[in-house]
Amino acid sequence: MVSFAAFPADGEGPIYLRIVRFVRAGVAAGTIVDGDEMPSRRVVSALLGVNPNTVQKAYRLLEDEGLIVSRSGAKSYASVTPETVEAVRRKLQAEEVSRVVSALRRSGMEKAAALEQISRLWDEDEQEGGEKS
Amino acid sequence: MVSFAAFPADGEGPIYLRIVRFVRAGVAAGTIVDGDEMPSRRVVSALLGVNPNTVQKAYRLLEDEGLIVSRSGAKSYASVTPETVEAVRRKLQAEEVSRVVSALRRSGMEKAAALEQISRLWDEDEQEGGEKS
DNA sequence: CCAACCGTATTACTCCTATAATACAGTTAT
DNA sequence: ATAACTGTATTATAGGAGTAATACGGTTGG
Repeated sequence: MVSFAAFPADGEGPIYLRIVRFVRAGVAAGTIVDGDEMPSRRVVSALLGVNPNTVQKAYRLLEDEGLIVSRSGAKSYASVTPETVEAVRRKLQAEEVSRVVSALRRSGMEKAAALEQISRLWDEDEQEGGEKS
Repeated sequence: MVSFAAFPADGEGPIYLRIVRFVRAGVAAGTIVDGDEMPSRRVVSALLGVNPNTVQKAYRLLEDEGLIVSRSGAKSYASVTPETVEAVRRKLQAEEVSRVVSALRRSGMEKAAALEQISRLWDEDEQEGGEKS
């Protein structure tokens, strides 16, 4: 049975996305293996103090990713194959990139300029100053 | 007089951010120079077919960046000094891009893969909410 | 069978963002 | 001085995102 006991009390972003990330991390770390029984939507919702539909939203996304399988009326199970693990790894990276892209666009940067600067700064490691203006 | 004639009819994101980007691009490209008279909020709003307050929101951000100066009741002018240009450049490039590069490298991505994903995700920018159905 | 679970669908509420409507106040040229 | 502009503040509206309330129908074990 997949456990949500280690679900972080605080976190960034909407709850349903935090649930998605939590399960993804478990799959990537190997703590969730193929065939593991997922706790029901209602159980997780009670544990997290949210509505079952919020958990359902997360489970739906996880099912879209192929990480869990659900049959109406029955329990849900993890579906962890080499393919899904690789998909999760790619998804985690894609999420990182997505955050980065959003930050860049929010700052008003042009696409071409962003790509150019990233390409130029990629190999320079001592670039991270961290001062503000 | 700064011209909005070349303002792109279509674009992504909210209008007020598109205005901000448009002016920033003009400053970076040198088509907007120091002391240039900015068209009034109402003129720009009529040109773009939006409310004056939408333009005001953009102008406020530009003023926060030091790119324009406004006096209540009087016209607004561009303030393009080496300092403001440098400030924009630092903000848009050094700050964000270096964060991007370090974040992506920390996630173990290859340079080529990162550039490719950024390029592909640039126009989508959806968090991760909904593909499929 | 049937009670107690399960997943799912529909609808509504709340909050936030982008934009608009309106009103107010300052500058400037005549 | 005053008309015609200017910037600014306040409030309202529309839409979307996240979450909740509720109800419905399927599965399963005793």
